Amino acid sequence: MSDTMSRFPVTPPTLADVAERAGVSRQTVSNAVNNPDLLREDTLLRVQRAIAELGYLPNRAARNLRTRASHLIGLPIKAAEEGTANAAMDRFVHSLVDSSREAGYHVLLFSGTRTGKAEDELPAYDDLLRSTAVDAFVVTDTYLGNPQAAWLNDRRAPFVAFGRPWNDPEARHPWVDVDGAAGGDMATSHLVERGHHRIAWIGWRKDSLLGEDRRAGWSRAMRSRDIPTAGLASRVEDTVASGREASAVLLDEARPTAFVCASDTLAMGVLHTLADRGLRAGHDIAVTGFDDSQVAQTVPPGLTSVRLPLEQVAIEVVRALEGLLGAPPSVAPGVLLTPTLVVRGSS
Amino acid sequence: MSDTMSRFPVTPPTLADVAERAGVSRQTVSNAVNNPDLLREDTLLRVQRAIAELGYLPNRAARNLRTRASHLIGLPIKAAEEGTANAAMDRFVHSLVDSSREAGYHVLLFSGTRTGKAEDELPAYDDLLRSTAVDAFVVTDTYLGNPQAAWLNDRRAPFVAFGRPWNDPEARHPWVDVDGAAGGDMATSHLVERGHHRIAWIGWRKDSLLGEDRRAGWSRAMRSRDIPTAGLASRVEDTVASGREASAVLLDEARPTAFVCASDTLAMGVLHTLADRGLRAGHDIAVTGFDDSQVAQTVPPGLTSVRLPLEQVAIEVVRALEGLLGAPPSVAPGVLLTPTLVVRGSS
DNA sequence: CGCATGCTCTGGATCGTTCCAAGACAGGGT
DNA sequence: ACCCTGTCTTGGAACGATCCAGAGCATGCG
Repeated sequence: MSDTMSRFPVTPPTLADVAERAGVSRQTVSNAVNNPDLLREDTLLRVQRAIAELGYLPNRAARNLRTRASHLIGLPIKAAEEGTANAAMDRFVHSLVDSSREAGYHVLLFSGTRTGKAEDELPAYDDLLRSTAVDAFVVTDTYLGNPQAAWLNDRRAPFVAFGRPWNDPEARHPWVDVDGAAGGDMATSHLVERGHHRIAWIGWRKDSLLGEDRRAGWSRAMRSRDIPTAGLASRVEDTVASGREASAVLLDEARPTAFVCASDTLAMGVLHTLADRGLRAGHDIAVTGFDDSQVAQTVPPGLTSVRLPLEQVAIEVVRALEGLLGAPPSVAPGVLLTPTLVVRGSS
Repeated sequence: MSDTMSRFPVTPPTLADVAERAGVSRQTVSNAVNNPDLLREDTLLRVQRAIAELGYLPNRAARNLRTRASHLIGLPIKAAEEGTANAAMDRFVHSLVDSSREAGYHVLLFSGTRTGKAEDELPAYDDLLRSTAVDAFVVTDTYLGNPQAAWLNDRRAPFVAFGRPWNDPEARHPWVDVDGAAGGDMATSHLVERGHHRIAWIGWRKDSLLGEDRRAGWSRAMRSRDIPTAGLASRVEDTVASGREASAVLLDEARPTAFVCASDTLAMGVLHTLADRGLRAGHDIAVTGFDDSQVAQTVPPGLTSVRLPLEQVAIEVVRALEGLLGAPPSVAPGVLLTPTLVVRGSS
């Protein structure tokens, strides 16, 4: 078991070890690693051979100390809410880890407290920043009133947001977001093409600007076809129970033939109501969700859902991060991506 | 906005700054932080005041360099498989982050390659280890033939496994696992109490020792009550489609009144078959899953599922990690926790 | 009074890397 | 021959913390 990845009995080799072996100075080895074009070709080859032979890899702590950078990106994680369908962050995190690595960064997870209140996370950000544990942050919830973005801005801490700065037109930080209105429009238009006219909307409460964005897609799609929307919209909490109740009321009062929901969680609530009444999703009543969660993918008969391009979001986030930390100051403050619709049995 | 968390215009204060302000040497400040009982009480107070006034926090890179430790724990993340119900790792990760923090560690995410093959991850482990980027690893898949555990053992790299070392009785590394047999037993016994006798098992292929463990609980529960199991078991891939086919075949050939599944994913497959045939879960046929995923929590009419104590697993993992990295060598090589059964409408 | 003892505190060295300024060397123009 | 320019390489200093050995200073004992 002694391949290229050799074992180190005591301590890993250092820059000095490589330098001695290659017959050059420490700095030359450092240059070979970080600025190869500064070396003459034969010197470079000699050093690279020594590096390979010894299995040298720079010590992170030393490098971090000298360069005043940790090459780590802090990612706060929220408590995953039980009973909701929204574990989609998985895809985002995975892609973020991958694209970060290609940019020379690793992802550090942290959480504030167990309370889940946004304010309680600030000390955690502060500690990481002050102890130079991370170079930048990725924040994922920029809902109205979320203090993190403002706080980080005030601190001049580098960060990229997944989500538009809804509340602050003055914000100058880079952000990446998904066009929720486009998603709502796609789902609604799809249902119209399937022959539906009485299409109901179940979304979040009005103070959720993300929810209002998605809802705008629904009303835009309806209005552009001159389909009336009166009495067909409902705004509730993002829980299965709320979706269940809202859909029951709507069925009784407005007789829709299809539901467009602001989340898979709400859509699952609709499926509950349909099951209660012996109706079949996709047969008697059409339903679409949002987020393309694993629930949407596995529930019978399959839930049509708007899929967010989370992989692409992560790539853009890292791109923005590089612009923030590297030399070239990025010009684009924000990037807006378009989701896709995954059609399944429920519509 | 100038509270305790002051802003640093240029660079954060260092040990030397605190020392000067408190009128002591650097080393004394260091001791005040790391070994407070070495200082006289009044000196300690004086230093602590200076620390608070300056908002001092030790520079991680410098500390890491000197102590030859990163205070980071590496956690490999797998590509979340689309179309399966198993996003339960969320709970584990969150709890791991929390308990790590209490132990003075942070969690660093990494992934090998996009290929998803286990072997391809080894270089990633190797890099992190050689560059002293992490102090230890937490590995989560210890299925038969998984090379990581053996490789890490061979490297003498500190790590804790979530999952028993099925394949290697010689393994001496600490591990934490959940008693799958107990879970299978609980689900089966629950169904027996509900009056079922013809209870079928849908599990994974025989080379999955985790699956065999869970299956053992089913057969134990059946056997202890002298209920025959012949023809009632099926072993397939862990996909919705497989669960769907397997349950269809079992229904035709063995006429079970209940299904115990090795995963929520398979259980969803059963729900598909029931929907296909106009049967109602929990009414005509009972179904139980495994993992208590968000799918189980939200699908109508609610999927009864075995819930793994992932929060507790993470706590035990960190405890083992502390034993591994700190002074006291832990005595217990392994910890086995018991799951619980969450009963919902499907049974 | 001398000296050992224990408690506090200090200054220098060190971890492994990169920054900085300058040295060595070869080639080209006058 | 001379100097100058540019390429390539070098040694010393620095990043900010902890380790180590020892200094200062009471106290206690013979």
